Amino acid sequence: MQGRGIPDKPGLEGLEASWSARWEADGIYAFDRTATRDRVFSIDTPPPTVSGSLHIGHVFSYTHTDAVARFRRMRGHQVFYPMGWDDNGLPTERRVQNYFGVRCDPSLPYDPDYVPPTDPPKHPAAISRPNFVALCHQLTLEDEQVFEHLWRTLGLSVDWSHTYATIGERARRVSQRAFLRLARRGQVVQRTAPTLWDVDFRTAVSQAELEDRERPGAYHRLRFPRTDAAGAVEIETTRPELLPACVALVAHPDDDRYRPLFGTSVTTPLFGVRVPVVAHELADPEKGSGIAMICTFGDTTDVVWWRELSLPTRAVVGRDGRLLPVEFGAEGWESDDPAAADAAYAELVGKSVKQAQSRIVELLERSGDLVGEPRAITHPVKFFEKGDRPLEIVSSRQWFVETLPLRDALLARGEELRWHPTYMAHRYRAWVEGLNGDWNISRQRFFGVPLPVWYPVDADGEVDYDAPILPDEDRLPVDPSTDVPEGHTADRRGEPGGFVGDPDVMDTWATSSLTPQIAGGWEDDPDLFERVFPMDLRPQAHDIIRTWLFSTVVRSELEHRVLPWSDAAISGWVLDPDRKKMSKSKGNVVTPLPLLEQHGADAVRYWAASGRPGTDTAVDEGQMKVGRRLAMKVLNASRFALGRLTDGDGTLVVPPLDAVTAPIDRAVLGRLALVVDEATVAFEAYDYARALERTEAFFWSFCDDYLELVKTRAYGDAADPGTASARAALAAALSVLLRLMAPILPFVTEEVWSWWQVGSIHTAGWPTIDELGPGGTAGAGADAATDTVLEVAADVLGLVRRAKTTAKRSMRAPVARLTVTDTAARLDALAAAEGDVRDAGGVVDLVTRVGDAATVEVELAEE
RNA sequence: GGGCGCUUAGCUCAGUUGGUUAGAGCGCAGCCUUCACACGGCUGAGGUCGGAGGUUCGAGUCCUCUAGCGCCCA
Repeated sequence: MQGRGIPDKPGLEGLEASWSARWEADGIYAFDRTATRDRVFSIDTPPPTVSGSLHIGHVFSYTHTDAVARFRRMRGHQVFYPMGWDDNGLPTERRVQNYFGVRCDPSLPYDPDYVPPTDPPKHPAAISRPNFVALCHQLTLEDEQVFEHLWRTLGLSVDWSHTYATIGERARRVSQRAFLRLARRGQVVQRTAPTLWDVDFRTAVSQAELEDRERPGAYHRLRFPRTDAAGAVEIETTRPELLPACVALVAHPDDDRYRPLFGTSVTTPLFGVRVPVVAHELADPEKGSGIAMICTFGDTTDVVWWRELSLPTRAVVGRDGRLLPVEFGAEGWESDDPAAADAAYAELVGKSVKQAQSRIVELLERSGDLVGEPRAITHPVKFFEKGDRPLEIVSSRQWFVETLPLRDALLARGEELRWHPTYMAHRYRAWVEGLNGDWNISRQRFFGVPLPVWYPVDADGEVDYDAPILPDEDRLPVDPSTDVPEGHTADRRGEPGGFVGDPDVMDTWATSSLTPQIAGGWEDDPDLFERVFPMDLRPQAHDIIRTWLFSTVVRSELEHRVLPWSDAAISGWVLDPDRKKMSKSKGNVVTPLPLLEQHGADAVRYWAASGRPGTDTAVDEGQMKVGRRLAMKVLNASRFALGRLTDGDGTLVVPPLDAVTAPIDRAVLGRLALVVDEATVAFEAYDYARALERTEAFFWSFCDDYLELVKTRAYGDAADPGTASARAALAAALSVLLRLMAPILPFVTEEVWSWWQVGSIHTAGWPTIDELGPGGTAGAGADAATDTVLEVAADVLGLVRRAKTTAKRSMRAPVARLTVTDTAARLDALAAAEGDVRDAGGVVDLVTRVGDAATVEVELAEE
């Protein structure tokens, strides 16, 4: 046992750079893929979106995972801890558009000589899809390096040789393979169906990407004449511009006001279209006038009504959010007065929904069908979570993964999964129970994994969507926009009798739901996959339970009929220092690198690890300073302890464990044994915070009391049994303490370890109580008398200190006479450590008296 | 509107299965420049546990109601 020796002036500066380089060079975190499954601990690490800004939240949650990974590694597991980058999707497209000043126009041909502008032009330049995708790859590569640097500085114990990107070749192959298998089993199907649509991004959006936002609106009261001429029905709507799309009126079946109307019909104002009055439970009698118009499609409730009541469609909103041309009087658009209807509609066609609303209100006012003034309200409106305008619902052809039939199986998987903390299971269950549609995975974007599908073009030039052409798996990955299906030639693309590629890419979650398969080498590397899948741990934040966690469970269920992991550790949010949620728009996002540079990685990790699992935690530089102080204390206390173990010529001599004979030395090891137990239990339950808290609390009292008490004795002659006992205890305690702290403070513990040990602390074994000798194996609880020795000695020392503080004297001030009154048992314990207490307190005379109340009289020597 | 979480010292939080005087850190105050540590040490003053009721020999810790905050979903 011999390291490189104790430096004269130990410090924390530069530990990150030197040790992370060393770890990489020595392959400390390399996964040994010969390990059998029972020896492997595999982690399904969240791949961060690199085009997003670096965020202190990343540092927070990844530190939690890393602490667990390091614990498992020290426990003897081969830890499969790969990092991924989630590059595809909208965030990257937006960033590329802004960074280079370009926009993607898929109709343009590829330009092999294209060079992006150095300064982004004012008006975005249109470039081809392949050129655009190349820029996406270029920029994400730069971003990945920035992230990797951050992770290395933070000290994540990732095996970088297993890194993947969700847009990389492997990810494309895995995603497309999984798609093909679903398609062949009929579990992914294409349908023309009402689709949530963002009119700015011009893409479909899934239920998981929705969010409600409170928006101002207004109820417009419209008059619908009854076709039996018995008066009129007045409805209220926030979307009068959809009047031409009206297909029915609906009220609650129990609503006495409207019950007589069910089965009758009314005509729409301005357009003279006859629509029925129908009943449905979802109509809210409290809302507006209690009767609503059903349109194609104003909101998701309209879709439910349309489906459940088998209503016709009258689509008027196009994919650009403008009103489509329609012809009243034509089939499906029958009107009592087609000419008047067309004239009214001519005022609306081509306008945005907002413009159309203003115009139609004027028309309704003029015709007298608007009753009273519009009544302003605030109501929730559905948005794409990344979008700026309310979603429309359009009818379109998309690929859907059939998730609804899986609902019961998915609920059962949610019960089977071990959640940390457990209450997070509710989030998942509520989401699965509330599913109301299959998972739309088609996205009308560019930088994503292409759907591996072509369609035949018939002799008339019409695309036959009902006969998709799928590639063989061994061709994957394919890009249908440039690759050609089997049996066709490139010149037949888009030609009658030829083919076309599906222009869409997969939803980002359709790819990232496969991270266990991508990272684990599914089908590409069956040997690896068998050793790591199903995985052990999915760490992630609670906001993406309904997206990432859910979709990963779906894919694993569909493909493997198992849970993708046994445990899910859900981390909380990082809040800004004022405990407000961070957001780019508020400008309160904290960048991690300056904090790492200022306080050191161990200090920042300490802050992160102080945040309880699942608990939202504020950025707290004060806590980072505490962490830094702890790291400094580790350096200095270690220097002191190891300094005692060094003989005259600087050689380190550690007495054997059985040299620990003094009761107080046995007591400190006994207490440490309890800490080892607690920390181990806590870490096994993914509670890194509790493990840290217990270890840290022990460490401070170890420094404040025990080190002070044994300081003098440890200075003695190596041949003296008392000295040997103290030294052996110091060595055992330090070794154990450093390893207990290693998962949280990897840099400073490795630094100290290197002074006196061979090899990395991070591959050293997790401490066991056997290492703590008789005190440890007996346990402090089993040896109360021994434990009392430390307790009494620390108590008395504390009282002596208090007396010196009260007298405003130095801690070195000698105590002429110390009189301790206490129970006989405690006085016996004190006697067992009398020498240490006298040395530490500077006590000349020690007098003891048996009594009931424990008191101490301290007579300080004259100054 | 439904669900979940939180509410303990000035601040941030621990308080496991209910059990002796409720803990920690930060901050604050005072003291000490001790031969591991001034990027320090020591000592100290601060809460009756959001509110009300209940179960119990005994509740911060279980039950009911209630208030406030936050998040998720409608």
